[in-house]
Amino acid sequence: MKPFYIFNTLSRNVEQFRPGHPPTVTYYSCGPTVYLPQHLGNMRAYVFVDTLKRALRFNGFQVHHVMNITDVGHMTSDADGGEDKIEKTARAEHKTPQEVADFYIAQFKRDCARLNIELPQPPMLCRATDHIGDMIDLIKRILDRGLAYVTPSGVYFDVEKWRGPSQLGRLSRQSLAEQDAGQRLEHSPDKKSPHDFALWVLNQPNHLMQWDSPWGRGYPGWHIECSAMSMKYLGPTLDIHSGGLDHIPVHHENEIAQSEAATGRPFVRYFVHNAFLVGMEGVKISKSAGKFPVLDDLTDEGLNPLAFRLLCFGAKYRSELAFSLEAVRAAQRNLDYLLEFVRNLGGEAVDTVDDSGWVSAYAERFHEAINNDLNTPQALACTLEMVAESYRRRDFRVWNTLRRFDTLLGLNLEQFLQQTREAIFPAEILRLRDEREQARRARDFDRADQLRRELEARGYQIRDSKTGSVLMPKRVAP
RNA sequence: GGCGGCGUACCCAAGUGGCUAAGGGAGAGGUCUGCAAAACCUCGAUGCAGCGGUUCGAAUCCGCUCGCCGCCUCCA
Repeated sequence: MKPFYIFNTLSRNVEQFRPGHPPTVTYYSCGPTVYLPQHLGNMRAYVFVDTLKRALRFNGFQVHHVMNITDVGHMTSDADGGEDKIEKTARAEHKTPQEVADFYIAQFKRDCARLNIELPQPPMLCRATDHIGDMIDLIKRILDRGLAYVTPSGVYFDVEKWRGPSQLGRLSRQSLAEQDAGQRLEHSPDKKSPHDFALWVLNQPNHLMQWDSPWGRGYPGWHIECSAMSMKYLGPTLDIHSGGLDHIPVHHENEIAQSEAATGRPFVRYFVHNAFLVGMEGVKISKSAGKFPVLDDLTDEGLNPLAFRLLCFGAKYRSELAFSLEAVRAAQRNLDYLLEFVRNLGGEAVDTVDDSGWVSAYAERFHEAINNDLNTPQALACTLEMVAESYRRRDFRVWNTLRRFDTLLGLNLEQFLQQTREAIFPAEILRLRDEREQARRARDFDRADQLRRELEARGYQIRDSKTGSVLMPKRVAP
């Protein structure tokens, strides 16, 4: 078994991955906040989560994955620090917060499905509002240990008491004193230290979403949901916790603090953070200025959602990826190339033959790339090169390896192969095909070309070869 | 003010001390083809923002300069 290496933000190093209880891996990833559509930058993060999960399985691990859905905004303590975003949307759209959340959750799930991102099943895909009780219990435990205190404006985590100030900042490598230098917000006078953060917020009567608690009516603080839900389903110590780079300095720092304060045990073994999708400003597909593109913008352009998935593989998860329509189109070309190859396999008895010997070198390379901190660009290059060599050799005995690659890439190649084999064309289309064949045989090429254009207008493509004409749906998915 | 990151061909991007700097897109030429498509072949950075340094050897390490960005406040 090959060792799997991953960059751990805790050590700022690529480390060999060793879960606490192999082959089980407990994995918690930060999920969506559902008051707006998830834009493509968000979706890149979920493609990354999915890829990490697949990579772990590729290596024989059994992944227990939990993802949260934040359906309550996390406001901190500032009196006028802002409105809960879900509530804001709810007011704007004249809906209840629940309705807003449900709407965007459905959209999120749909987009994930289109990108072939496998989400956990409930309860492992968990909503914050379903776990208020768990959060309250966790806060109680922190209070019992004397590491939090109750004030009129809320329950705060006591950073000073928790093993001293130097502990906070471990992830961001920024001491509290350094953070102070640029403080821009006013702090609640109830806080003992400006770094203390809210576990439970009280006396904010304007908020629509409120729950009873031992300390009074209010709502949970910003970070507590992740601690409560992750530990509820996965235990006090997680093997992996992932999220966006932006979460390092505050959210994850505080999560560590409050979780370890409650349990006295290490919270996370491997923190993994993904970089952003950037360069969206110049992209014309934005429906309005300042609005980030969403998956629908790509499908509107006739692009396959899986092309976006493939685009994500073009850069390492820890590198920013410059987004543009041109880049997605390039990815679409790669996707077409692979699908075309699979289509060509359709006629062969690919499932029943062993792969050729030369293929194993690619399998080796692929696995190594993946295990090297998820080097998807190299894994992708390896895949494309293998296909090219297959064409060159006219030796198509590579399907078992390719399909194995696809358990990682998630491009649905197997499903595509089945569809290709089972493709059923409407009688009308077959009639046009036959008519065109007759025209070709009669060397009436004007008529043949006209019929081809007609087929294309109906979404079908025809390709001539020595062995005959092949009919197929146009490749770009709607 | 602090912390962190980035700058590799027209575009996306891997590579972080040592074979000819992956791969893809776009482009050029060619093979095949009634046409088209697909596929295949060939070409493409003597150079990795700039300057200096360390080293037998650097895109890769160090320093400075220029440019860009993220975070410290909701944010993947």
